[in-house]
Amino acid sequence: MHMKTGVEQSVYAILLLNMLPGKAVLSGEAISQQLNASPTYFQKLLRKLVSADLIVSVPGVKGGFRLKKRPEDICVYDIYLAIEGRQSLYSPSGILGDLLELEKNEYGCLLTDLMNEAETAWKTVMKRETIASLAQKMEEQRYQPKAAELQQWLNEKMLVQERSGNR
Amino acid sequence: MHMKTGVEQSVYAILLLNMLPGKAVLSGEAISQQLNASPTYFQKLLRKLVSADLIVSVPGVKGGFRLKKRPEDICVYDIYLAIEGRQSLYSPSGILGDLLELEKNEYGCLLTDLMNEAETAWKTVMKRETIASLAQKMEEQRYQPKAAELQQWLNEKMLVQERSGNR
DNA sequence: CTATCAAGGATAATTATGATCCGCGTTAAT
DNA sequence: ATTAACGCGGATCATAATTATCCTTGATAG
Repeated sequence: MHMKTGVEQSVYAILLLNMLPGKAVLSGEAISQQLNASPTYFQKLLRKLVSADLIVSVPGVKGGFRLKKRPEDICVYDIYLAIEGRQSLYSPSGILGDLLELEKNEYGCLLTDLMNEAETAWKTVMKRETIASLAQKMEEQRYQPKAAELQQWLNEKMLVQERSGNR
Repeated sequence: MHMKTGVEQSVYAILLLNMLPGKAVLSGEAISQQLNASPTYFQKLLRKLVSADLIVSVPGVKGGFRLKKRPEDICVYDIYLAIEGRQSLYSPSGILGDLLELEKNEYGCLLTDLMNEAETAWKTVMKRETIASLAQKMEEQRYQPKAAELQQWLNEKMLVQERSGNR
């Protein structure tokens, strides 16, 4: 039982996108490269984030991805949900039914309520932190030395449509 | 990301053992049969419960398994821990380090604290419910009709050492 | 002694997850 | 218009986690 690594990767991808100025976008390949992850698979992850309305994609030559919401309106849970989906951590397997030969769905499972509560508690914590607060933490921590370098990289890799003001 | 089915199965196995009188035991095969699960695999699960000191095993001819603790001293979390192990739901993959070229373990990951909190919240809920409280719920719910039948089955399958007072 | 039970290692089958490939539609630049 | 860069999405493969089986050993009641 382990959370998909895609969740963490997605968080960082979104943090990257959050550093983009204005209407600029970043290509899927550039992102996966910076995070050194598999480019093709990362594209799939990004797709899920698009479906979840967290980011938008623009096709075509200077295309890429950009945030759809403000950073304070994206929480870690949103990203978790986008990647992991709605299925819950626990789902009863109907053993109790076998055990006591209940009518179908008469009650289901002794653990369901408890597990749902547990999962809700887990999700609640993940709703507290947002991309905005994470970005702030990133700045606060003495990550400064390389931050400028990262910003430089962004300037090189980002793509801007309409007007050619980059690079 | 899904909890192992073994956790649920183990809970029910322990609920069964909880219905045993005195020093009686139930064989691994009988248990797995009642829960209709794979016998050989179930043996492995039971082994983990033994290692976690939740149940005891007795080898030999009339051997089997029996609770080691009182039902009110076994909580769902104990069983979860026995089966799933100590590894946490989330572990950072070091992406941030790549991103900012940090010294090793200088901070690790922006998400670690949050995720640990979330996991703690999840576990806390699982600590609330015990085998005793689950057993009570089982009785309360209108499961009565088949309960007697189950008890009958137990009487047939349970094994008692020293003195032959069963069957 | 023997039949029955758990212990535990090795290994196979199944499923979930991560990753790749390729053809398609869209769009900026030439 | 043509071309090259990009996201889209389906099919497929690879790797890892989980579930299940097999078989040998050791313990013990009868």
